[in-house]
Amino acid sequence: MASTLCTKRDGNRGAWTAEEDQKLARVIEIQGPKRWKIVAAKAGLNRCGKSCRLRWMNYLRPNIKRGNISDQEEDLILRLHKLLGNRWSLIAGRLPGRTDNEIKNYWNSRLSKKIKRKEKQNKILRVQIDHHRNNGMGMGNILNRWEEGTSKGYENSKASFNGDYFFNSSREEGPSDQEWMSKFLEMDASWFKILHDT
DNA sequence: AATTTGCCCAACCGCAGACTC
DNA sequence: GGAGTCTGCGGTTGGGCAAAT
Repeated sequence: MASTLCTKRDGNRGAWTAEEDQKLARVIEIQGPKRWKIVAAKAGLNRCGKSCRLRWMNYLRPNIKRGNISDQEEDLILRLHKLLGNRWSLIAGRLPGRTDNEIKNYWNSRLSKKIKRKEKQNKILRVQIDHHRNNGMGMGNILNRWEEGTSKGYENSKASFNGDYFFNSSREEGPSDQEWMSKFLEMDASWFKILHDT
């Protein structure tokens, strides 16, 4: 299956200018965000359709939020990534105004490092727990609980996860953002608590 | 002051599923 | 039904900038 070519031969590359943005926005206003090859041609831009689509989706689209990802948003990204992995478009779909590209960048530049640090801390903590246990220091139930929680939290959350409900591809047929958020939050917070508390 | 390093983010690339003819 | 095209996705790259040396 051949993909739409979008190569150096297709012309202009690199950062978009304000003038290009205006031209693109004007055409999309008239014919809507579809048939990107035609949009690119009509806008008179030396860009391929794919490039135009990306610019629209990540920058020009109305209601785009840019920068300043809040703590709540970060929490949600962490939770969703734990459940879904690198399915950025699904994650972005549950963060109004955020794009998959922005979330992916945010993850790669900040959160992945944050998680690595947490994992490192957990490793150290685990070694300390083993040490205490082996020396009969009786840290008791608390430590055992912590350990159980760490190892089982994620599996539990997966087991109770209803993918059809949460990620119906049609947003119209799926739950509203508010419903979705409250269901999601009540679903299972255990692994997330572990991530933050340890 | 000049250079290096690291971070952030916009944009590009290749792939694959969906769609059209 | 099959070939060609369009669209959307996730991974990667590279330029700009600020901080560190």
